[in-house]
Amino acid sequence: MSKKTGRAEMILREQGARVTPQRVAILMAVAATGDHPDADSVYRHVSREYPHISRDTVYRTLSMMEEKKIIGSVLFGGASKRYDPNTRKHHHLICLRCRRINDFSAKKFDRLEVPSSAMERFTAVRTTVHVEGICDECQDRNRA
Amino acid sequence: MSKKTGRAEMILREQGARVTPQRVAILMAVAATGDHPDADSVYRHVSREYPHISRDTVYRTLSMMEEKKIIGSVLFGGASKRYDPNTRKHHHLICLRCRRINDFSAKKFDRLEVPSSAMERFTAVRTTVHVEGICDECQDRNRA
DNA sequence: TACTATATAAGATTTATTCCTATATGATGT
DNA sequence: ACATCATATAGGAATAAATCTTATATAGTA
Repeated sequence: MSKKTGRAEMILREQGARVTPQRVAILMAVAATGDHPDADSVYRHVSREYPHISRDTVYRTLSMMEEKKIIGSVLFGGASKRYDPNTRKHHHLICLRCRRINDFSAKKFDRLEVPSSAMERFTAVRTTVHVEGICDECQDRNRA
Repeated sequence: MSKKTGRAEMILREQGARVTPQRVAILMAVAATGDHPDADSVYRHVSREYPHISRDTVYRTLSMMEEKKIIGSVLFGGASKRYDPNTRKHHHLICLRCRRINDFSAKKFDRLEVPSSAMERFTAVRTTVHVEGICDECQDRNRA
């Protein structure tokens, strides 16, 4: 057991998740990219070590790790894109399981000033606050 | 020309977009839902009036209207989901065309307090600021 | 009214994700 | 160490979402 796999195991255990070699490899693969990999790129990376791993395992594991905050995500994919007729300033509460979206308003969020260094070479269309998590209905559904 | 189609036409013209009956119908369909419809639901709605409209037209038109800020979106879909190994507090700059994601940090965004009324019945996994727009590379690519 | 760049329809194709079912395995108690 | 069993996995099929291709049509403009 290398230092790195040991650390991955620890993280999984801390979150009450079973430790499997696949999960350890997936977690290390995500961490290995300094970027924002998609599931397939994680799959290809892990495949080198586990040629028989299935895509389903990768997808399931990534979702699980996201919900346990072991990793993050950027909310692309996973469902059809959702449009929004509301052009007034507002923000979103998003359930990661059922994808329900609730709007909320908060004046103090309406003029967030992004550091100008970040905005070089970029034309913003909008700046919003995303609260991502699990709605109570989904939480309850799992308990049942 | 009803009042509503007139308003939709005006909005399109203001943004320098050609006015076609399909675009007017799509814009009205999005506005008609008080919700966050996906492209297929817009397609089904518009199909009632234009039984021969193609999905491609709906997808193209929605993206166009999003870039011109005629409507918004919630960044689901449109590509594969992207994961993020960085578990420190940070925020994202996202290109709506090429999906490149850049991280940025800003202390003042790290403790945003969402109004508690919005957070009833919801367990947040994370709260972040999204800056969505078009990166310069994509902007330039189009000019060429 | 004619022209031309742009938009559209139709359907095929590609890409992303999830589902299904049989098998395997990690964690737990003995 | 061993049996148990809830949970995880592989493999591949199925579904869903988005995009591409090509021929045709049309909005804006001269």
